[in-house]
Amino acid sequence: MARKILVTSALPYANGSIHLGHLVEYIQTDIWVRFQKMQGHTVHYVCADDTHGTPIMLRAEKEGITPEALIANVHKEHSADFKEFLVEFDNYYSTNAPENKELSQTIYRKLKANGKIATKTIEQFYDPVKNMFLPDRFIKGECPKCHAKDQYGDNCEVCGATYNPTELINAYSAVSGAAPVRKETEHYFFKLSECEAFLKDWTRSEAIKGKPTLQGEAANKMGEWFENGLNDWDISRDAPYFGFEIPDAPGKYFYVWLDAPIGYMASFKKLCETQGLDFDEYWSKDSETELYHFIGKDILYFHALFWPATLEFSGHRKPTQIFAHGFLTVNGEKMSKSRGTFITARSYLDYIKNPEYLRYYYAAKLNSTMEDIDLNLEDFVARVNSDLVGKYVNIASRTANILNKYFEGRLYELDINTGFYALGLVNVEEDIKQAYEQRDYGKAVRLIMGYADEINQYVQTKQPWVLAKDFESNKSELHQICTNALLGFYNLSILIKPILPALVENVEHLFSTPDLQWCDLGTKPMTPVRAKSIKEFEHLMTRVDPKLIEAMTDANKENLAATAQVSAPAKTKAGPAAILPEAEYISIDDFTKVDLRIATIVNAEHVEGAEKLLKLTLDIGEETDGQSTTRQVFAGIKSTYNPTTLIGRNTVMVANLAPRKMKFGMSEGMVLAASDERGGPFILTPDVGAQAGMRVK
RNA sequence: GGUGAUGUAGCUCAGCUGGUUAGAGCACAGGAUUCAUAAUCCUGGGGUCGAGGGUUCAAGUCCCUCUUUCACCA
Repeated sequence: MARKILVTSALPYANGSIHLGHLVEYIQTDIWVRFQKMQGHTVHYVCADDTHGTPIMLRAEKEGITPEALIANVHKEHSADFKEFLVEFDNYYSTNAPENKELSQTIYRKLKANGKIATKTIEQFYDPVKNMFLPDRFIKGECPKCHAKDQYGDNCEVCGATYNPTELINAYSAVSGAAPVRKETEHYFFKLSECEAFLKDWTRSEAIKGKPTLQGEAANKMGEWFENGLNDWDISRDAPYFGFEIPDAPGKYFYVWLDAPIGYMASFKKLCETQGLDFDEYWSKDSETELYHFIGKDILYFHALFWPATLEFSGHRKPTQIFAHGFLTVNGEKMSKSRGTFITARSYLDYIKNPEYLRYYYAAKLNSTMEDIDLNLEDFVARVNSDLVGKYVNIASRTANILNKYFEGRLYELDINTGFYALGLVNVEEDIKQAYEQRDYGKAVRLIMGYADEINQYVQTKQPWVLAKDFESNKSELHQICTNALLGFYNLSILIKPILPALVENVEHLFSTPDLQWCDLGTKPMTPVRAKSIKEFEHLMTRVDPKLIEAMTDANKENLAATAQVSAPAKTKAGPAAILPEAEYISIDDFTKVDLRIATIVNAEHVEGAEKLLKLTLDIGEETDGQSTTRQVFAGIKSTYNPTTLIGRNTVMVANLAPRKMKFGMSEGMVLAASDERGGPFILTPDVGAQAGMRVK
């Protein structure tokens, strides 16, 4: 029976580029959607940019554009990235859309009518210069435990301590540098504490028998939250805030996390308008359709508590299931800008080009749990090259030419009762289907590749190249063998189509069988085979060159300076950095002449009469007669930095630059900073752990 | 600190409700083959299944303690 299914992926924040970590989820979801569509079900896959909140507002301001312009740019960039990775949304929308505003306000009114909204006066940090309330992450200061400078308001990146922003020493606003003051304000709350009974039940429920709403691990996780007791959820923010105003509450806006999941509905609503679908059929309380949210485990809290409660008490249906996945690590470690493993979607496309390598690799690693998955770059190359090129594509490559050469590409007319070419697939087809359905793509891939092995063994034992030597007497047998192998390849292509849609489109072209569906699998007797002949064989996939991987990670290391700053404008295109002609290479010895050191900025101040300069006092761990000494450096970074925000930061300086007398005094070195027409200068920040005086090499 | 997860061959991972000498792919070694953009096939080496204790006729699989890595919470 055909199912009606609505699927979502989490909304990416419109404040940055899509990277390989994001793509785990979109690829995971896209494979599932394509699989379901191939089964003949009605599936709608929607998503959107998450566009509201303080970070977007501030970034737009910094770039001198409106938030609307910023999110329009990002929307364009995100859409292009997804499209090239073959992530096929039925609608990719924005949370800053009229449908979302209306839905958010309607839902809010219903929650209010149901007595689920309360107001409470709370005290928050306020930036007196900027005249705005500050989220915790925009307050920085000295860690109360280890006294590391420039730590965020919630925890210390150096010693790992957690605390409240009130505990920071010398707190300052990351926006203006001013000392924040505490100020009272009235906030709106969603009374989540009253939803406990409902949620306890819901998180352990099964909307469809055998399909638990949450994965076991996720339900356990939620159990922890219940033990601590649920707090009411603060859903308002004060102006200025980029978002939707709360009805009948001037100057109050919905917190971004209130309208973000409603963005799923809004995106679908837009789709309904363009395709004439019935919105209520999918969202009304008694809906019989299925609703699935794919998310990362980090936002389980929002999707398994706030979101179902919001839906329940505003008179809507709840999700059928929530699928949380783990994080991506690269080479076993967190993605790291300094190791060059913080790779954007665009950068991957620029260097590796073929998105299906990554789709395949992710599929091979994914299962239905929340475990993290690792992108091991060496393994990536080996896996793609041997599985896809060596095994799968090779089957067509080794038999298609024979069929073309001796039989003008016509496939032998097999007895459809035998389904001979299906070999052992008959036994595992159902398992493969189940594996896809349950998001255990790793298992699906193992089974599919097992079938590919079987076909290669078949060709090996039948030795068609030997038969071809005496073509006239072996004609029929040769024809059958090649046909069996090619139809096996055809079956493989159907099985792997959700993962490799573009490659399989070429296979469809090869066999002149467009739009292959699951039911085209020739595993059952009497299945009519649509494939009758093949066209001229063209190579379907080339191998990944490991050098490209290296070039990509190197390039991402080089971009470090430009991307590390939050305020750096989005790169329009992360093209490879221009490579110098060989004659201009420098030797390692040339490089080591430059003595680069980690320097702690112990003081920074304006210079009277200087337009661009700041006077920095730098500690690079030098001592004279047991007394530690510092360096004085004049740096032309006044345009981007407020001196007070620099104090305590670590950066990188050239320690052996000849001292130079300047109008304002001696400059005893130089700090490194990056800039071009896109902005800057931005000084460098070493990774956590680097200490003043360490040599950079 | 608390909680949840995780630790299986060099690498990436399978191992269902405990049951014969622990598996796959890649990598490595030897052989076969030459249709295929060196792909394919066969054979082989390689693991005290994180450590220690316990339950059991029997534990990678259950229980306890410790430990690795990751995440979440306070």
